[in-house]
Amino acid sequence: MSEKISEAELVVMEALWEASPQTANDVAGRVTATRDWSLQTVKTLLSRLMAKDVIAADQDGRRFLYRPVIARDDYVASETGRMVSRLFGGRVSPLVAQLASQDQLSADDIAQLEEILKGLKS
Amino acid sequence: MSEKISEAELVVMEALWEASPQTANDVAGRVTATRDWSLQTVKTLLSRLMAKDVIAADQDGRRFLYRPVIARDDYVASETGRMVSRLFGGRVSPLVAQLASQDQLSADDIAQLEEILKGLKS
DNA sequence: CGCTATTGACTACAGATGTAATCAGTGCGA
DNA sequence: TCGCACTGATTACATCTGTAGTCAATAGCG
Repeated sequence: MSEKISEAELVVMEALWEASPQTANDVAGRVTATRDWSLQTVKTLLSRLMAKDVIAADQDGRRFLYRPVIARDDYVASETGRMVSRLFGGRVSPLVAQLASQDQLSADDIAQLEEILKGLKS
Repeated sequence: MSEKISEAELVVMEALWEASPQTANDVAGRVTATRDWSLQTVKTLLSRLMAKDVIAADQDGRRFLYRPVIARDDYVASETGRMVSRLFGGRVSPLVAQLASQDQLSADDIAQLEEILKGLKS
C-alpha cells in the first residue's frame, strides 16, 4: 500500500535497515560507502521517505533519529511478488527455470533449494 | 545495456512480444485490452521505445511496422538478475526461501522445481 | 482533382526522480 | 552574550514518465 520507493530512496532505506535508528549523518555515512552523494542529497531522500511514510523520525535534541517503518522483509516480499507477476505470470517455477537456464544457480543454491523443497513437503 | 524500459513502455513491449510486426494501431488495440490509453499515448510510447533502441520499425506504405529488437527472454533474464542482486545479494535460494515463507509456492510449483533441480544435477 | 481521414512527428504539461544549494533556527564554545 | 556550526526545511532544476493534444504530410475517396 505504501507509496513506491525509488531506486535512490531504496539505497537510503537499505542503510536504515542495516541499523536504526540513525541520524541523517549516520545514514549519509553508510550511503556514501557506495554512492558519491552529498549529505544534502541523502537528507532530501530522507524527507521524501518521510513523506511516503516508509520511515519515521524521533527528535533527539536538535536532530532526528530516523528509523524504517516498514520491514525489509515486507518490502522484499512485495517487490518479489510484483516481479513474479509482472514477468512470470505469477508463477514461481518459470522464474527458477529462467535462472537455471541462465546458469545462475550455484551448486550451493541447488543444495539449498533441495532443503527448502524438502521442508515444504513435510 | 539498453536503456531502462518504464512501466508504461513495458506494456507496449508486451504487446509487441505477443506478436510482431504490428502497426501502431494493432499495438494500441492490444494495449487497450488492459489499459484505458488513447492511441496517441501508445504512439508516444512507441516513439520512446524507438529512441531507446529496444524496438525498430520498417516502413510499410505510409505507416510503420514495429517489432521488438530485444527478446522478451533477454529482458526477463536481465530484470530478474537485477532484482536478485538488488534484493537478495545475488543469491537465488533466499529468493525461493522468501517465496516459500510467504506460501506463494503451489504444489505444482514445488513439483516443477523438483524437476528442474533433478535436471540440474544430472 | 480537391478534401478528408490516417498516420507519424512535434509539442505540452504535470508529477516523480536525481542531485543538490541555500535558508533559517538554535545550542555551544569563545 | 555573540557568532558560528550544525541540522532540518525550503527551493532549484534538469530529466524521466504518464498521458495526451496538435500539426503536417499524404494517399485514397468522391
